[in-house]
This record gives sequence, structure tokens and C-alpha cells, in this order.
Amino acid sequence: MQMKQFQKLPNSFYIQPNVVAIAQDLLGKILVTNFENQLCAGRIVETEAYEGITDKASHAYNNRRTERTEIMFGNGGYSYVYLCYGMHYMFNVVTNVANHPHAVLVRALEPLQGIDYMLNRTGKSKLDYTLTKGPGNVAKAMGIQKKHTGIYLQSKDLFIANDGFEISKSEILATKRIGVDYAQEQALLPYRFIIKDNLYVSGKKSQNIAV
DNA sequence: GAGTAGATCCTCT
DNA sequence: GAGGATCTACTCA
Repeated sequence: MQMKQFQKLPNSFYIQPNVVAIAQDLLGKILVTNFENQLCAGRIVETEAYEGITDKASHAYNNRRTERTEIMFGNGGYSYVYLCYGMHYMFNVVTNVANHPHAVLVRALEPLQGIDYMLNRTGKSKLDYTLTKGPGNVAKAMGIQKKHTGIYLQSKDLFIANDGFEISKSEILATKRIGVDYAQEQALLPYRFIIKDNLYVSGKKSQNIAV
């Protein structure tokens, strides 16, 4: 595939106060990693917003500031990567300004470049829609690990770009979030955004209904 | 197609 | 020492 000219999203994109709007805007953008000279890129097709200290599903809920969550309390435009269930890495984008620990979780991608590297990392032999479906698979395929937390998203190894791809509002579905049932009523908030009918969107069919 | 169990380790209490 | 922003494979229908 021809290398397209990717335009990095400016830092001003990340420091906006409305994390839900950012989560929607990230749909259709390109996540690029270039670790160890292995260039990989995928179009973001699913995101989730985590609204800081008032959001029970967020690690930063109730101003819970620890070594792990410290990065979320800084300025937006940085990566936040952590291990979940002992085996899955989650890639988040920190948004808003310092002391507003908002984050957007990237849950699914549509692979564009470096598919051979992704297959190699995930131990798969051929491309199918499970390659980058679900946040654990996204990080695995893109080579993102815990050591990549706190990376400035204007660096050359890890960034999000715009290639001019536009999606209309009618193609975006808002649904409730996944895997955060412990957050009680806030698990029902429509903070998950997906591109309608995209094969790479995670979850079951019934979870992809607009709310 | 739908539901369930198991893997596995970092982080916080 | 317990539990978690998950995924997969397996079972049963």
C-alpha cells in the first residue's frame, strides 16, 4: 500500500474540555505506531470516553490520584497505557488540561498499514476482523505496551493523524460502555462511539444499538 | 447464537 | 490478597 501523507492531530485537539466530543471526533482518524521501525496504522472505528473524577468507570474517579493514574492528571495529548485482567494492554488518549483527568479509550481499529507486523505480533496467519477488534487486540497488534504510557502524541513513534477521511454524523452510533458494569448507573451512559456497521467494532450485535 | 469459564499479573487496599 | 475499562474457546441449544 502507498504511504499516505498523515497529518498529525495538533495538541490543541486533545486539550479540549469536552471529552465526549473528542471521542466522537477520533472516529475515522488514524492511529500510527512506529516502534522498532515497524510502521503500523489503523483507522479508529470505536472509542470510549472516560470523564475523569465524576465518572465511576474511570481510574481517576473521585480524584483517585496514584502513580498509575498520574499521567491522566497532566495535560492532554499523552498516551495512557495499562494492563487489564493480567493480559490485555489498553491504549488511552489523555485529554483536557492538567487536573482534569479525562481519557478516551481506543477500542477498535481498521488495519491500514503494517498488517504483516500486526499478524506477527498477534500470532495470526491471515487478516480478519478479529485482528484489531477490542482494546486488548488493538494494543497487541500495534505493539503498544505498558512502557509506552506517557508518550507525547506529537512524537514520531506514536501519534494520531488525519488523512482527510470524513465520516458523517449519521454513521456514528453512541452506545453504553462495555465491561464497566461495576460503575452502576454510569455504565449506562452513552459514552461509547462506534462507526455504524463496521466489521472491526467490538462487542456483540446487541451491544451496538444506539442509545 | 448465547452463555460461561478460564487465563494471568499489575495495582491498590 | 483481591479484583479488574478483556478475549477466546468451549458448551449447549
